[in-house]
Amino acid sequence: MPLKKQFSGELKPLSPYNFKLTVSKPAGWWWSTPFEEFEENTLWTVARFDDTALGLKLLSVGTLKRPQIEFHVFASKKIGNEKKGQIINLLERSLLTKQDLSDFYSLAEDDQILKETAQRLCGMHTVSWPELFSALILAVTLQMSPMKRSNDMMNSIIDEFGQTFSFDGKRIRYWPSFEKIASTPVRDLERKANLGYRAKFIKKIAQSLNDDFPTMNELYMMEPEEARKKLMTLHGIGEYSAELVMPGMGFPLDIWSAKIFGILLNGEAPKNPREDIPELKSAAQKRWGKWAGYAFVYVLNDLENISKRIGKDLTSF
DNA sequence: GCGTCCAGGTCTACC
DNA sequence: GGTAGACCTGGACGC
Repeated sequence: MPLKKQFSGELKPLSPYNFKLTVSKPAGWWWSTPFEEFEENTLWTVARFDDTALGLKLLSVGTLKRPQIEFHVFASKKIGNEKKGQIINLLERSLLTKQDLSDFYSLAEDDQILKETAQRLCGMHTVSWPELFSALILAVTLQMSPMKRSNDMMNSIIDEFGQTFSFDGKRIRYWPSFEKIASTPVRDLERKANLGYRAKFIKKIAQSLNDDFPTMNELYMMEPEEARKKLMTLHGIGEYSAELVMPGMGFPLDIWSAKIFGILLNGEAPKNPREDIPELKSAAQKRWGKWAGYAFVYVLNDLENISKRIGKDLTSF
């Protein structure tokens, strides 16, 4: 579907802010869709606001200490002034431009695990997914599955049920809406996207969002604990998935990351990682407090360097 | 080639 | 409230 330019503007994030590290993380995670494109200092992507798909061209035109982001918004129909303001809020929330990281960097200065990593990735902000449903699909497809299959499932969902949007000379594939999946038979999700038992989860989540559930923006306005509990009322969303999806990211330990944090916090990989998750989360909370989510994202995006520093390979789990 | 195990969890039934 | 067992699928591994 072709999208036309509707409006442009600029954001001035709090310093330090590294646009590239924030939207295109070293570990490979995307900002909004796995098919977005990043070149030089520019991101072409798609996000959805209400029922409107938005093509987004985001350019970093500033520096780490004087950050500035130029944005161009593309859509299939005219956008009113009120909605423009809401879209700018969506960008500020998802890019975390108003988040002051000075307390995190002060904490990291005296923390042996974070010290070098925080310096190396200075200005990287954590994850705040633009759209709730796509983040929930990611969380569900990561459950009980090797990464290859998770990626295959996500790609199939986008191929079979999503849409492609054209703007600014780019063609970007994007996630289906929850309305679309709510009206798709479970059998189609199972067969076309190879989702297995997760098909029922995704269908039920889509139905819940279709009925009455807070938007990502509304979750962002809640206290983190309230947002986490609300997410866990969705069928198929447990503690891990809720913490992966919640605005600003919780501390979503799974088998893989439990092995890594087991080594970093206790000196050795846990023998039973799944059983040790509660204890590791508690240790992380005690050590990093409200910045545990940032510690999580910084560590997992710097595994190669941390491995060299501690003399243990954290990249092979 | 075949059987078993297990993976970037969650739900349900049962105690 | 605590906890086995089931759940799709497919790659890795042992035999």
